[in-house]
Parts: sequence; structure tokens; C-alpha cells
Amino acid sequence: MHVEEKPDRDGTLRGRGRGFVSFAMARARVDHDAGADVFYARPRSGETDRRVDRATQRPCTAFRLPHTLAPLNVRGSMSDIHHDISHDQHAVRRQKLAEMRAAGFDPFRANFSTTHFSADALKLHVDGQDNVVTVAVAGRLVTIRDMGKSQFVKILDQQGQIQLYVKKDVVGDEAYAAFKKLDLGDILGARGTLFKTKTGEVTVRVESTTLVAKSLRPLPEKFHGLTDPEQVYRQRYLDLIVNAESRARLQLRSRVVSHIRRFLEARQFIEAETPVLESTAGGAAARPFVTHHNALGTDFYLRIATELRLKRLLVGGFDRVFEIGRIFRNEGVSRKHNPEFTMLEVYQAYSDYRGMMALIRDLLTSLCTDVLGTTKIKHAASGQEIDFAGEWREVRYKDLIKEATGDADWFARSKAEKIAAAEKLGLGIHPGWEEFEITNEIFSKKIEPTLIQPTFVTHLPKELCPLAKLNADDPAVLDVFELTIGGMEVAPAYSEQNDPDVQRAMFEAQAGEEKQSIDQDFLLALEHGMPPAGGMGVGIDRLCILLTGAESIRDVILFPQLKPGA
RNA sequence: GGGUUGGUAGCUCAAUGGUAGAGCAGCGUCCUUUUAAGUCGUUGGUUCCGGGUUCGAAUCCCGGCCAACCCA
Repeated sequence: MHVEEKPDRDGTLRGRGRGFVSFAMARARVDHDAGADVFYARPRSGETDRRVDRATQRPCTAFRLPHTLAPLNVRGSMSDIHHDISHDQHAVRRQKLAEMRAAGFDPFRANFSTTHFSADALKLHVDGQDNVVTVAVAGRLVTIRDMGKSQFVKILDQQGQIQLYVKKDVVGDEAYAAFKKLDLGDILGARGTLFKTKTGEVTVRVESTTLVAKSLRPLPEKFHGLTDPEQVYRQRYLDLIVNAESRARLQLRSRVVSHIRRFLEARQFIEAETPVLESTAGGAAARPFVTHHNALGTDFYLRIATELRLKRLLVGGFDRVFEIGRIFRNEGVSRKHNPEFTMLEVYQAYSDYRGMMALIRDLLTSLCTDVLGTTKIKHAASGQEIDFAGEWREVRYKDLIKEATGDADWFARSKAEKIAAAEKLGLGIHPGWEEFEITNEIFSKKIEPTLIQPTFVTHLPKELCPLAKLNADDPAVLDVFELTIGGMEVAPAYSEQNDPDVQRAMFEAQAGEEKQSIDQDFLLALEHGMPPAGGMGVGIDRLCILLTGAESIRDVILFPQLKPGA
């Protein structure tokens, strides 16, 4: 069978005038059928495919071809082929794979048992005691330094790189010849003893080595790596291979989440998993995503917070409860916003917002010490040093506003005066805004970005959150704080509202005409009695931005949201 | 949605209206302790897409697509 395809835009095919078969990952899924020794290639569902079966002149949704023909359908001797395809790295690698299979070795069926990851293996070497410890390591080939009858290469695994030294007279002629055919990007296993080279690098003196997975695609350039931001995110796996910083940053995120779990579990918090699909999207002010359940014939919202579910658990007697969950908000994408992000929400019965202050301070200082080894971090945007140790500043919202506006009577001014003052500060004010929204615009644009050191902003106006308790002395403000670090809101916390009647009134005031958006079932739960509690939300992504000095939320999310396709 | 910048070899980038280049990677040599290894040779281009101007366009103009950043 002969299959022909035009070159893909992604540059997969560069051969002209020949019947190249594309196995481009972006366009076709390729399976190797071990039994029949053929390849199948299919377009992914929903994709149109231009491939045509030449014999029948019909579009083919799947085709097969003997592996001896893969990847090229060409005439001429092997050496001719080799000359023709020497510029096409994908084709050259396919050719090597075909030759390997023809010789009875399939790297995708090979396996290898390791004894250590790279960094753990390196620790085993004792100075002055070369070739004593034997290790078996595996990873992706990322550097080759070929010196004729010996080679230094490096492989990369989860922990980092380890150097291998392969000598012809140690591994034998045949194995050495096979080793020389390996490509950058191949995944291999190696067994040997540890020694230190004359330049001081602990290295594995390889006794035997096996290719365990062939890479059919070249790696990005070794020195500059990937610089196209879009490719970094779309092909994160390549970024993780070639960019040690990305690898470290994203692994650090995993340690952050792990630390938070251990920290809370040690304080007897129970981890909960609440529904992502909700019939009312409550607990925050945000536009939700809508999805549809076919069997039930109803629309659902993706949750915009876990708050109302977790509070039901307080009613149910889970006195300390938390969830580290994915939240979905149907809003714009920016350096600080991804449509799905991860939030920790934590609720503690018989505590309040002041209890949450102590909790977050302990959590963040221990977190820094654990994952960074220090409580001091450098704030990337301002260049300032942020210190998590010691007491954190605590300041009332209204004092910050007075400071920023230079107006001691700000809250007594008329709406027109507030608008005029805000515009004088260079802010754009929407005509429909309420007074508290004008004030809050000043807070978020003019004040928040200046709060670099950890700062508890307390006693926010009651309009800003309908789920918190009103302050006993001043019912215009709430018993809440917003923890701001590095100019970003990191963690809001409340003394949680547990009076069902007040809660209902605040929901109704907020909902206005949209009464149907009120979560009646939550109000019913409150009527059964919820213990007084402190609650807090912590944006994990923003926390990771702070801890890693990342420039964008995309850098701390493995696969950030991008426009589909391209 | 608006503005700015960009899209050239597999990757990172040059080339300001006149024969599309370099480094890395690839291919073929030499080299048994290298560190972006070195050495000699060499392949590789729909310059994002479509129009236009011009004797001649990667380059100038128009439209589109994609991306990043800033603003809303």
C-alpha cells in the first residue's frame, strides 16, 4: 500500500516528491501492533485527514503498512535513502528504529530495572574509592561527547543528570557500535560502577547499557533550550527536559502542596473532596463555566469555590476540614489568572479570623523553611526581600484607604466626591459602580500592589463578602482579613457567618434580582446549626509564584490554558 | 475588544529592496577522562498564509492566522 500526504504545517515533512508518511503527533496517533508487525495511523477524533489510499483513491481513516517500509516509501538502496534523508532527523530516527526491529530488537518492548535515581546514585560515591559501588540508572540521553573509542554522555531523570562513561574495551565492540547509534533524546538504562573523573565529576563507568525507548524527534537546541513561550506551555514535556528551572519550579509546586497536606493533617484537619459539578455556583463572586449533564437533562456549573460545601461539613460535624481543589472561573486569562486554578480552603470550628492569622503564619513560615530552606525570599517584581519570619503587619482597610487618598473623612464623602478623587488618582471609574466598588478600586489598584511584606488587611467593608460575620463594634465592617504578600492577595480569611437569617439577608442583598442563584440548600444546612468557625482560602498558584519568583501563573502550572489548536 | 512587538533551517537567531546565512542538532571522518568537548567535511528553506507594489520582496503596502506583552 502506498500512502501519500502533503507536508504538514508543523514542518514534519520536508521530503519532496516522495511518498512520505507522516507520523506527526499533532495529527495522527500511531500504534505499533506487535502481533502483526504493522503500523496503524489514525486521525484523532474530530480531525479531518487528507491522507488518501492510493489504491482505492478514498480517504483513509486508518492505514497499515509493513514496518520494513516505515517510515519511507522509497526506491533505491539503503545508502541512497540514507543520503536523501540525512537532513530529516525524524526520518533518520525512524530508519534506525526500522533497522533495529529488522534485527530483532524493539526498544519499546525492552525494559530495565534501576537501583537508584541519578542524585541518589551520585551520593553513594566515596572519595578515593572508585569502582566500588555498582548502580543501575535510567533516563533520557541529553548530552553526547564522543571521543572515538569512548564517550561521555549524560542522562536525565526525575532528580537531574548523571554522567555515563562508555568505553569500547569495557562494553565490547558490538555493544559499543550499537551505543554510538543512539540519538539525543533516546531513553536508556545503564549499569556500572561509580568513579570520579579527573575533572572531579562522579560518573558511572558503564558495563552494560540498553535502549529502552527510542526518541523519534530531536530535542530542542541544547544551549538555549525552548524560548517560544507557546511551545513551552503546549509541549511542556520538552520544556521539562531541557529547562532545569522549569523542572525545579514545577517540582517545587508539588512539594508545596505536599507540605500543606502534612501541615494540616498534623493539626487534625480532615481532607475532603467536594463536587466540581454544582447546580448553583456559590461561595464567590465570579462567572462560572456551564456544562451539561445528558442523562439528567440539566445544566451544571463548574464550581467557583468550595466554601459552601465545606461549611456543610462543619454542620455535619467535621470540625476541621480542608480541600485542595481545582476552581474554575470563566474570566480572562492573564499573568495572574488561569481559568482553572488550585485553591486551598480550610475551615476550623471554634476558631475565627484571628485563629486563621496564626494558622497561615505558621503554615507559610514552615512551608518556606521546608521547601526553600529559608524564610526570606526575593520578590521578583520589586527586588525587595520578603521575610516570612516574625510578626506580620496588621492594618485596617479604612486606614489604608485614608492613607492612599490623604482624606481622613473618605468614607463620609459623597459618591461624586469619591469618583472625582479616584479619577484624580488616575483610575477609570465605571458609571454603574457602587461607592464601595470605587473605594475598592483604589484598594486593589493603588494599595495592594504596594503591600510587599506579608500584611493582614483587616475589617473590610461588609459589601465585599456576604459570607463573613459582621464586626460586633462596627457592623459596617467584617471580621475578616486579606493576607497580601508581594502585592498580591494570597489568602482571605473570615470569621464565618453562621447565623442563617443574617446569611439569607446578605445573600439576597447581593443577589439583587437573581434570587434563583441563592444556594437554598446551604441556608437549610445553616438552619441546622453550624459551629462558629474561622475559614480561609489560599491561592496555591499565587503562593507558588511568590515562592519561585515566577513571572506568570503559567510558569507554575504544568499545562496552563491556551487557545485550542494552533 | 484596543494598542505594541514578533512569526526565517529540527532548535536558537542573523540578513532594511539585489545570489536567504551562522551556531547547535543531523549526516560522513579523526580522536579511550569529556564539561556548550575538540577536529575536517557536508546536508537541510513554501522566509506563517493570501493578495498587491516593483525589473526584483524575508524586507515595502493591504487583508488574514497565530503568539507574547500592555490596556480594557
